[in-house]
Amino acid sequence: MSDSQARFEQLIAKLRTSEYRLTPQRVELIRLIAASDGHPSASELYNQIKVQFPTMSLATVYKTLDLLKELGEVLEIGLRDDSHYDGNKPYPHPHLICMKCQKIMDGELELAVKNIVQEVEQNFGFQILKHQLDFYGLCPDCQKQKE
Amino acid sequence: MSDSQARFEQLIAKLRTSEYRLTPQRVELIRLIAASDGHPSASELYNQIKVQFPTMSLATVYKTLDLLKELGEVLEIGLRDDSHYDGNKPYPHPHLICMKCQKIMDGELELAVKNIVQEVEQNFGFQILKHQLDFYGLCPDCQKQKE
DNA sequence: AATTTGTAGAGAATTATTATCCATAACGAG
DNA sequence: CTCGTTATGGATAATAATTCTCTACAAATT
Ligand SMILES: [Mn+2]
Ligand SMILES: [Mn+2]
Ligand SMILES: [Zn+2]
Ligand SMILES: [Zn+2]
Repeated sequence: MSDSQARFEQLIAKLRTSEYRLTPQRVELIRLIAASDGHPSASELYNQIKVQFPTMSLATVYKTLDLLKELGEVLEIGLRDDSHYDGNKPYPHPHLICMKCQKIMDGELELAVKNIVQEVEQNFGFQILKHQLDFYGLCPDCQKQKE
Repeated sequence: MSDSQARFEQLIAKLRTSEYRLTPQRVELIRLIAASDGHPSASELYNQIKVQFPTMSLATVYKTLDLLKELGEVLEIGLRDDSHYDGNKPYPHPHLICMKCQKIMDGELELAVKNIVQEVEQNFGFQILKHQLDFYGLCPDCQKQKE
C-alpha cells in the first residue's frame, strides 16, 4: 500500500471517528491532499477537484481545510499572497521556497530546529508554541538553468 | 545623540543622495520609523502620523515604505494578516511573536541562523537568498500574567 | 422511508494592499 | 527668488484572498 493510500485512510478514519460527516467532497479533497507530495494552495486544490466535482465551490475547500487544521491533520503555511497546505507533515517544520519556480520543499532539519528553539527559550525567556521557518532562494533545478 | 536620531539622519541622507524628493510626509514617516523600537504595521504608522499630518493618506504610507524597502533600509515582515516593518535592522533576522499581546521582538541569533542556513545549502543544494524565521509563543511578560 | 442536523454552494462582505488620476509641491536652473 | 519640470500626495477605485451568510439538500441514524 502506498504512503498516500495509507495517509488517505488515516484521514478518513479520523473524520469518521469524529462527529464530522463524510461527504463526497471531503473524501475527494482528502484524497487529493494525501496524494499531493507538494504543498498545494486552496485554489490549486480547487482547480484539481473541479475536474471530478464541477459544482464544488472554493469556499468548501477552505471549510474542509479548516476542519482538517482543527483536527491537527493539516499544516497551514501562511505565506504573504496565499496559504499553502501540508497534509503529510501536519506539524511546524521549515520550508525551502524557490523564488523562481515557486516550488515548496520540506527542510529536514529536526535537530537544528530543536536547537534553535531551545536557544530562543533560554536566551529570551520566550515560550515557543509554534514556528514558521521559510527559506527563500533557488532550488537545485533552477540553479542549473542559470541565466 | 540617540540611536533613533542617528538612524533618522542616516535615512534622510540616503533619500537626499538618491533622486527622491524629501517631502514633509516622508520626513515624518522616517522619523516615526527611526523612533519606533518595535515593528509597526502600515496602519499603525498611519495612525501615528495622522496626529501631525491629518491629511496624510494610507496609500502614501505604503508608497514610502515601498521606497524605503527598495533602498534596502526597511525590512518587511510579511505576516498572514498584514505586514510589519523593521527600519532599524533592514536585513532578514528571526522574530519572536507573542500570541497574546502581539508584540514582535528581535531574535538575536546570528550564529544559529548562519549555521542553519549553511546546513540547508549543504544538505539540499538549495541556494538561500533570504529567509523569514518567525517563532510564535508567549513573551516573558505574558507568561507571568498566567491565566 | 422519515427525521434531524450538518454541510455544500452561491454570492456578498471583509480587509490589506495596489493602481489610477490629477492637482500640487519639491527642487534645480536661471 | 521665480519659474518650470516632474515626482509625489491624496482621493478613490480596483484587486484578491479569505470569510460570512443564508438556504436547499444530503448524510447519518432510526
Ligand atoms: Mn511541508
Ligand atoms: Mn526586527
Ligand atoms: Zn526552482
Ligand atoms: Zn506578550
